[in-house]
Amino acid sequence: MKLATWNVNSLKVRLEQVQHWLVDNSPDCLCLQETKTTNEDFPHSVFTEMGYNSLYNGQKTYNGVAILSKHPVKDPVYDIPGYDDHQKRVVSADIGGIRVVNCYIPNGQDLGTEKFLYKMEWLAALTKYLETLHPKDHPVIVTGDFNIAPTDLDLWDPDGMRDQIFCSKDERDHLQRIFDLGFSDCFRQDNPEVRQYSWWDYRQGMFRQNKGLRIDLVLASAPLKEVHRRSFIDPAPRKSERPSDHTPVISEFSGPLKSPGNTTIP
DNA sequence: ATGACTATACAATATAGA
Repeated sequence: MKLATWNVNSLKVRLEQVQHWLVDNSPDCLCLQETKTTNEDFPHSVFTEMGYNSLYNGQKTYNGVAILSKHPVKDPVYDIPGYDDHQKRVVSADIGGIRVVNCYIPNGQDLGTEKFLYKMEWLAALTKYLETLHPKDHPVIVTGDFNIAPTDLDLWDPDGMRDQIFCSKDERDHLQRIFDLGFSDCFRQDNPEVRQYSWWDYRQGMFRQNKGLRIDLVLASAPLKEVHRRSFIDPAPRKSERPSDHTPVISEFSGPLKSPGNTTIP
């Protein structure tokens, strides 16, 4: 199971890039964020023709998430159950025996703002929902654009950004609560020391200078730890013409799962 | 420098992103 996450910052603008990336990389599952597309306008037939099922939860102008999968998509869930949110930020489903939760976590703007409070409330609701999935003994992947850099190794300028948005204590405390449920950060588990980013600001030639943040994550629950093979970031799409400001993050899993049902990951 | 880019909605600017 090769799973990837990519904030495309408008699926309409990036559709051809997504198609090329699927052909070149052949992931089993691609989780998209910021599709900025209504369900009515979602280009599902483009993906069907490429052999991908799609599941989408979108809206006009902002937000929007989708899961593309070569394998059957079972038991879809839209949004965070029990949490009243008009912004379309979550879609999840069972894929090959793994519950995949695709998230676009709120940006938060700046500490102390209304948007930051929304981010905090939203993360609390997500964590509460993830707990109901029993990640300590069920295979669960929670992935997407977290808008949180887990540690200072994930920031190009830790001193300049100290205690600011994307790396504040409050945000990292929320991430820690998710880790406490039994999730781990796949990229960091596989690459303990490396400084690599998944997002670079469009302005000031930040990508050229490699001044970025690692805020796009794949978190795998405890039963997936032993079948996690490798994780990496593909900077290629960020180099293309008219790129998204984010680039894909990929995690690979294989082998038999001890629970539930002793299934083997496709 | 409340800037710099980019996308969207909408028609000259405004909101949002990270």
